[in-house]
Amino acid sequence: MIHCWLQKYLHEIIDKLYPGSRQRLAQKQSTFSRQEKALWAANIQQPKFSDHGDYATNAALELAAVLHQPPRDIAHAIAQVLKQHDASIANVAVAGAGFVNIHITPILLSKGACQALQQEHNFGRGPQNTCNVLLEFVSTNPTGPLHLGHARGAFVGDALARLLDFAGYNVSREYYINDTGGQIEQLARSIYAHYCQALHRPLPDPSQAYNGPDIQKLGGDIATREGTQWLNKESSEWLQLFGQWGVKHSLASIQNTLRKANIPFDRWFSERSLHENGSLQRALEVYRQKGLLYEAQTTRQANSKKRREDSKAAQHAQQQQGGTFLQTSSFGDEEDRIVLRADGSPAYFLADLAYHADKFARGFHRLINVFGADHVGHVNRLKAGLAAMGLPQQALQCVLVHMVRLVRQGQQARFSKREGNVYLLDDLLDDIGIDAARFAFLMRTPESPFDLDVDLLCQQAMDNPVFYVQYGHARMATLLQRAEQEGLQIDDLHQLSAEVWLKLALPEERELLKAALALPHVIQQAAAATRPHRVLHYAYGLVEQFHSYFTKYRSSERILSEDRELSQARVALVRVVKLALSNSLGMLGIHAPAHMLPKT
RNA sequence: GCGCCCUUAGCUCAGCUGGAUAGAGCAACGGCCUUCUAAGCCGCAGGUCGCAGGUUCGAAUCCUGCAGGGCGCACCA
Repeated sequence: MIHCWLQKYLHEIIDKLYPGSRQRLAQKQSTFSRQEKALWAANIQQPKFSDHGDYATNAALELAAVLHQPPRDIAHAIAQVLKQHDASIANVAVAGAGFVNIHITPILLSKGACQALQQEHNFGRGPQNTCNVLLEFVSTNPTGPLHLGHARGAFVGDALARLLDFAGYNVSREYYINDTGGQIEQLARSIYAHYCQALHRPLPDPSQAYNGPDIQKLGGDIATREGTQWLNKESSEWLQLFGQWGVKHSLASIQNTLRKANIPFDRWFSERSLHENGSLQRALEVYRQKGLLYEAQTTRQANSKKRREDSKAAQHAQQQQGGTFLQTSSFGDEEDRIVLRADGSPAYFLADLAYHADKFARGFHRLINVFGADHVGHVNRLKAGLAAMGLPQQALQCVLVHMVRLVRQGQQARFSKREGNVYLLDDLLDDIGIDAARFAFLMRTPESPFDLDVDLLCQQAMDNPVFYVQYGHARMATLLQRAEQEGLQIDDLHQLSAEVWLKLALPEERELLKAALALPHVIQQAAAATRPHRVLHYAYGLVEQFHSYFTKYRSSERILSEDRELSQARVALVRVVKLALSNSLGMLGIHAPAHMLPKT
């Protein structure tokens, strides 16, 4: 909030001193980054070294590019005006190549603290905007339970949803269920095979596609429930039904795991419903009217592309019969894509296009898909297909979460559904707990590779940094409890007078308060970059600062001391830090406990 | 062959969309509990930010090339 105020104030000064310069700077920058900004915004940072001020801006250095004046001259001009606000700004200095270093008054800090305390659990929340965001994530095929490979996308998507919501967006979470197509048919055949086996009538050529214990059990359950009525029947009679049972069963398991992981969804969107309600036909019609469809044996553009002989395209060449193609290559895709096969059945891609068109039709302004990195190839064609329909492709953002590679004792481990040795997400949650699991997946940037050592993960569960952060919170909570017992005020502290706040004279106290008050800025930055892990690193750093302060003064300048007024001020400080911490943890779906048992 | 991602301390990773002197955890070593939680703190040690150019006041960060690793380049989903 101090950030925000400083930035606004700085903009006023710049607009007054150099009218039009922010517009010109924005124009200059937008030619490099495609992002269009009406106005350039000043960068306010918190310097690493306290002699560089509480806050610093490089505005003069940037402005120099359009003003054609020495940066230090501009910096001095800005500093001159900044200084005049002496109620909030204690000192301003020009340093280095043209940095403006700003020292703020304790009064401004205490005002910020009071505001934070008043906002309580809304402290850090961004102003509500009108942008409707649809966040699609997980969306794994309903052919089995969630395993470790799915965990990263699930936690990243969930944290992203929480982050954007907190930052002020209208977020809807959606799971796209691929409940039709070849994989579901294979699932149905697998279940049927297990069903027959349960009735001691094994098939001569059973489908081995899905062989997990859950599918075997389902086949057995169906045998018990339905008896022999589906034996020796044509597949046309049971195929769809067994597929639906399979989807229903798998989906229930997936939903159960997600609920356990505290990952809620607003809507479970069925792909089949798109097929049934004519959405695919409507999408096709749009393309037809635009003249973007053609019939062919193979894609027109593929010849220019060299493919490896062992590529999957080559492997499956025989299954490719031609059909109706969409000219996605005119919209940035590397080749045209088939939308209807020779037999008239729709390709998966068409359903996906219809699905995304439906998202826009429902009034969402911004679409975010959390994909596994194995879907890279999907992004371009999807965007091209949407552009072909006349939809704003730039409104679609695909967050590519890098695959998790499972490692055991330094060697890549094979976990396959088929061999039944899958590490289920459900089991992970039981083994190490939700918070430790979340922390493990949210600590790093989504696009960095992740080799997950399963044994190490469980072994180190007790050393998980999540406990460090939670311990910090518990320390603050019990401290406040103790303060209350000693008759100090721990609620309604936003009414605390400025004189009491001014008692906080230690440099660490000032830094701690500043760090806590940075939460709104951290949220905005993390949301703008769609990187939830930054909030987590912020929380970690905040706790680190608190532990350090707490320990350093535990024998000299205790938080609870004879000096009532000073104690009250320190309690208020702890209250603000705890608030910033619990709000950032809550925003990541991590518990902020009031107590923690000592480690044994 | 083409596209996307990654390469920072012995290991696992941050680095606030170009800022000032490179940051944590783990591992190693040394210290701190009669007093608000030692799942904590302090100190010490550890670096050619993969390599080479370029852009500018300024590069771990941006652009080009190269090397290594991951994912992908089917009408599967």
